[in-house]
Amino acid sequence: MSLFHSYKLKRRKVDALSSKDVHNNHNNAIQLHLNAIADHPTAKETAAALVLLSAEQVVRQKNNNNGSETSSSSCDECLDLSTRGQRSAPLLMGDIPGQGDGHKTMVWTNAGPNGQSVSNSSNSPSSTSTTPQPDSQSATPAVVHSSSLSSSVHDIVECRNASRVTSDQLVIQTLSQEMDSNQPMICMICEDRATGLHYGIITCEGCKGFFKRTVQNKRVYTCVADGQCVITKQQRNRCQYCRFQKCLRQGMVLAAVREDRMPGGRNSGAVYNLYKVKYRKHKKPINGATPQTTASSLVVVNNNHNTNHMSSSNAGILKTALTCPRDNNAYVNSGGQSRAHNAYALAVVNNGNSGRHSTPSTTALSVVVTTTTSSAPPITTSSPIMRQMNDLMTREPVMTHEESDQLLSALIECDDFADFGSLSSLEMTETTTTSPNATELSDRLCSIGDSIVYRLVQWTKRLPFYDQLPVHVHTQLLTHKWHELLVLSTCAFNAIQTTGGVHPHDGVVVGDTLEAEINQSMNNLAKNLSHLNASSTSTVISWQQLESEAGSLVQELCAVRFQFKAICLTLKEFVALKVVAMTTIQPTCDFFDTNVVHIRDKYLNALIAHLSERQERQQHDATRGDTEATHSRMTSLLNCLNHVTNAATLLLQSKMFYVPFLMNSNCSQNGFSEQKL
Amino acid sequence: MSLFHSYKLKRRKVDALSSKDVHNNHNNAIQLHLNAIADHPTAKETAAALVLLSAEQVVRQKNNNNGSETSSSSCDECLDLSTRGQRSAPLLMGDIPGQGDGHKTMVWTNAGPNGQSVSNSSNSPSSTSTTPQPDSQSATPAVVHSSSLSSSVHDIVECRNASRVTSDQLVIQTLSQEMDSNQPMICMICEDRATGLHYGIITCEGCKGFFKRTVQNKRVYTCVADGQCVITKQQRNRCQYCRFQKCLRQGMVLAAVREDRMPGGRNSGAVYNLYKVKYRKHKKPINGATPQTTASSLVVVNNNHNTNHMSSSNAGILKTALTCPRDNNAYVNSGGQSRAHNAYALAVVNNGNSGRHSTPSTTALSVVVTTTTSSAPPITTSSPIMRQMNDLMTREPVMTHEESDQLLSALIECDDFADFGSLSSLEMTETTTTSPNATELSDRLCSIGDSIVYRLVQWTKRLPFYDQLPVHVHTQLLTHKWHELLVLSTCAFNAIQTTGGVHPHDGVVVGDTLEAEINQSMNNLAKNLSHLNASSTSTVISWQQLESEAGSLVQELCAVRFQFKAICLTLKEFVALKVVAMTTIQPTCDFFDTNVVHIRDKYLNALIAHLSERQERQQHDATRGDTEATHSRMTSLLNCLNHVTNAATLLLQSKMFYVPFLMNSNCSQNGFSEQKL
DNA sequence: CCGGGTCAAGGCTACG
DNA sequence: CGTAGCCTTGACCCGG
Ligand SMILES: [Zn+2]
Ligand SMILES: [Zn+2]
Ligand SMILES: [Zn+2]
Ligand SMILES: [Zn+2]
Repeated sequence: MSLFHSYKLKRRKVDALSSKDVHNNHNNAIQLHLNAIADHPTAKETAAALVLLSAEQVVRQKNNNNGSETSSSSCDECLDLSTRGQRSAPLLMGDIPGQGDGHKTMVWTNAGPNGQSVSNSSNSPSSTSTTPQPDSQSATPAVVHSSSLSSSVHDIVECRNASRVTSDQLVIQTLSQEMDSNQPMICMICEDRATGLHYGIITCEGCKGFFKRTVQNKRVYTCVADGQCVITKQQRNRCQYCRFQKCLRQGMVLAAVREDRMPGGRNSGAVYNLYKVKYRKHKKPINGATPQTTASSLVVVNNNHNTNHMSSSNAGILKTALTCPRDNNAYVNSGGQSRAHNAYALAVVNNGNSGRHSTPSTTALSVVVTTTTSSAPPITTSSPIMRQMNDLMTREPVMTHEESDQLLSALIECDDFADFGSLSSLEMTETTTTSPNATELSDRLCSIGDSIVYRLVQWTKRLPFYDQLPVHVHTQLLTHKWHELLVLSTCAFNAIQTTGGVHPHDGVVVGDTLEAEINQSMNNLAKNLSHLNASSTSTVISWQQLESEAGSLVQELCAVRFQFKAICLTLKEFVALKVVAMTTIQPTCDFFDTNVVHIRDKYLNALIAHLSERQERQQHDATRGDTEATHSRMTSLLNCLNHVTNAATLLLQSKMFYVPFLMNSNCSQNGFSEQKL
Repeated sequence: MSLFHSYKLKRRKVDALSSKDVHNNHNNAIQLHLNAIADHPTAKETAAALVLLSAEQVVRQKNNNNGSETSSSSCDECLDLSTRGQRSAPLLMGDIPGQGDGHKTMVWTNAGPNGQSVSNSSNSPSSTSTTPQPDSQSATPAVVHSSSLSSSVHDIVECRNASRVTSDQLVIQTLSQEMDSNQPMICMICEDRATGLHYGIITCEGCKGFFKRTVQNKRVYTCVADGQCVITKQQRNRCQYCRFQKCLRQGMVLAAVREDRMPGGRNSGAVYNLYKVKYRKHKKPINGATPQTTASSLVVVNNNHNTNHMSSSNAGILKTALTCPRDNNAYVNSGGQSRAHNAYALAVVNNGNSGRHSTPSTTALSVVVTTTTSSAPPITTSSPIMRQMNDLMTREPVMTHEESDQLLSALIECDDFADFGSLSSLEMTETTTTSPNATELSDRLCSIGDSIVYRLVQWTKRLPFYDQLPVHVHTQLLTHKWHELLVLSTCAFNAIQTTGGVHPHDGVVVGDTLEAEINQSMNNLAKNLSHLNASSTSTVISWQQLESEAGSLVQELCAVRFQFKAICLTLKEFVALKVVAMTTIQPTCDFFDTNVVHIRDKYLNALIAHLSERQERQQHDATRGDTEATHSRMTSLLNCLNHVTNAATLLLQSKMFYVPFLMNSNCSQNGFSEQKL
């Protein structure tokens, strides 16, 4: 029974180890790559929010289109920031089992509610695993879940008795079983006897050491087969590539391998548990949607000290971006009994450096934010960017139309436009190193969070001006601008889908007025949240709660999107704005680089030239000067950018990073509802 | 290129885990050994006294025989009381790498500032890694003390500018910096960030745990180098031996590691403050040797509540025997500015259970003694031992000459006669677990203190009647009798060297009258003390000081030695007296064991039989009855024992445990003066 | 606050 | 040379 079979079909190893250009003291390519990813707070916080939701999701079975082909190509380009375009020379070890071996089954099966795969192929050669396991009900609770239940069976059972209590109990029992010392733990990679948690998951000593060596020595592997090698205790040494892929897939945390090699101690919980799920009681005086008078709200506490303004000196702490704290939540929180509760706060509380926020604020959905805001100031019409635009506009255009067209086309080329368009786009393609193709919702949500980071890094690496900036500057730019880029991308994508040439598909918000759009977006959000919480016994989150918590954010995001729609934002404008948004930095910031300003000026000029040319084309019969119309368009665009910045700041404060996705797309039509078989 | 290459070559693990005989709850062989050592107050107080001197010794650099092979052998014999004669099969971690495998280089190289083993042959195949590390030197002045200055470098610097002020200022700055709350505390062992007081000193979590594990598991380490390994945060894991040595040197208290492993609560302050060094002003009205009118005297304050009559309930408190609180003096005292002074009191003040003696008496060298006296009462001719001897003598001898000869020969066999004969004998052979091969004077002094305990334990273990007494009784006997055994051994050794067949060698006191001997002994003491203080800027200690402080003790010791010489003490008499001295206990003492009395009687009888036989041999022509002469000899011997007891009590009170060594031998001819390179 | 323990880090070193 | 079993380590937590 190859449980992890089709699962790893298209996984690619993205470690880029053969880099030769040294940008900092740690001159290894993969390190830079990892740093670049890790330094980005997106994954950390986005994953937090998403995982927050997924924590309430019981594992479900879903057979969606497994393994799209697009993922592999994106993986191939998943190089690090410093080795872009340079293919890594992989190391081979041992022979490679042929692809067309006996494992043909495409039935994708989960490995149990823990993500713990317990199928020793040698143990149970009997059935085709579709037989329901009676012992899952009859045996002693402690032992039941230690048996090798394939998750598909498990899920079927779950679906049959839809009682949350049952499934929750299953989860809890399984967790306790993992904790139970009577039953030996089983490695999530090779199904060998596990020795505990290693780098985030339960593994054996071998897989632990293998992962450590791979990361420490920056090994790069390749699979001589098709990357579907089965990893078992007996076969695990046959294909390093597939083994490491499985390690990443299962959620082993690269950042948990220490760069300083200092032994002992504990890694910061942020490495694994960026999004520790904590429960707290809260009073709900009015709300009658929840039957209980007191309901515990699920609050994700971010213990990271540097949430937004990351100190670039310690890049290691930022490696946490790659973590996929999926099941860690259940593992970390005290017992998991709160899973049975049905009122959930959606806020991510940052227990950052400004003190004791272990007791979050009184209302369930209010957010205690200690995160320093982004460097983008509240916009005014006299903002520096406006003045700068005016400066640029008043000058003679320094760029020809051809040049600008080339620049912007290159940007479009390197921009995966749908990157942040919707949850589905994030989910369907697998580009992250940690969570591709995950079938569990939690995995998929983690994958989304990772995708945000990953795609931003990828985008950065593909940028034409990538080589003109040091890696640390790129890291800083992403660190400080990720939220703006996220808001810009999501809103622009949706807007362009609606208004642009792209035909709108399901889930795209279409509305005539901003109020209607806000309403629809709130509906989307509520529906998606309720879908996400469908498996729980709780009813949907009350509208009041949602409105009070996310209302202003949704409004702001909708306003941005509406504005984009209103001005009929184009692709070229979008990509130019994206670069401009990222490169808009204060001269006082610590990573200020004149090259950043030059790049920004260049793309501002390109945008102006582009607008000017377009104006020229569209209005070649008009007598009115192009300059004025161009100036007006530029003002609109930059005004949109200011709105983006505002919304992004709000998003950062609210920490409900899923809102841009959930309000834009309809999860029920994006695979969220098909999961129940 | 393997940086840790030759380092691990000789790495030995001497964990003795294979003990099979269980005597108490802690059935580990080596553990008992350590307990037996630790329970003995000798090392504790002797080390204290010696360390008192060494506290004034600036650390010196010396390259004596580095890494002698005897250390490992002595370690092999470091058995515990319960596994006597049974060679411990040390559990070696892995096999012992042969000296002649592929790693031939004996150049010990650091592994880089991280202590990171970079022996990945693919990374840096270039150099042989003997390059010094520059980053350990370039630090801001504030960081100087926290930077990982190798102590050798540090010491060399100290030695070069002989100004005490310089070194003192260094110490003071370090101390004040540690006390300063603004500055994070710095581990006194490895200079890592400290987390508070642990086992008596400010340490980091790592050193805390290391010390705890070492003591708890009775680990025994060896240094593959010369015992001078630098302990820094990055390098602390390279040499466990040197790390533990530094722990002991810096004053970490073995007794603070609880044997019952009971967490929580607070250790009694007495555990830590056994040897608090306090400074007090004292007037020096006449003495002109010291330039200052007021000179502070360095007094070691013993806050232990049970100095002599140790409560056997808590044997852990005696574990401090292994502590070597050298630099602790400078640390504990308030500021350390007194180091700049040059008049040193040599007294150890016991602030014991009888109240507030925190302000010692007015004169510098007078001693406030609250220690309960030894169980030996002031001798009278009607002392119990005399009466018992009379009882034994009046009875018919219960032992044949052959039996007695066998018993006493066995005692001689198991007695390392020169154990306490001189400093050199203590120093030249290395048998302690903590301080072999030490090259610094302080280490050697600590080694002497440890040797006293260690050799007593060894002697006890070799005793023929060892198996007839429980371990705890042995511990108690040593606890209560160590000082007598010390005085007896030192005085008898010197006496037998002079009068017996042993030819007198250098340093042995030879004099015709007791006064002459006292004079010579005082001269020896003064000279040795001045030698010990040679590296300081202070002049030799004034004779007046010395005489008032140690005069009576020296007189008493000399009287004992003179008496031994007068009666021409023999080896057999000595070993018999040693056993008798140890086994002379009060019936009211809490560890009273009738077996002890039986043993004592047996050896008293053996002594009588031996004397009777000798009398018979020597005076076979005399008509006078052997009994009377034997009785007279016995009386003399027991009288000597009483003198020993008196002198030992005085020694215990004065706590100048080094006096027996320094007055008997000439340090300048025992290696003390060769240390200056 | 400082004892204790915990358990995932890294290290070491056979083994193939 | 990589693997993996075993060991040491230390940041974190608990408890009196
Ligand atoms: Zn495994
Ligand atoms: Zn493979
Ligand atoms: Zn330390
Ligand atoms: Zn060493």
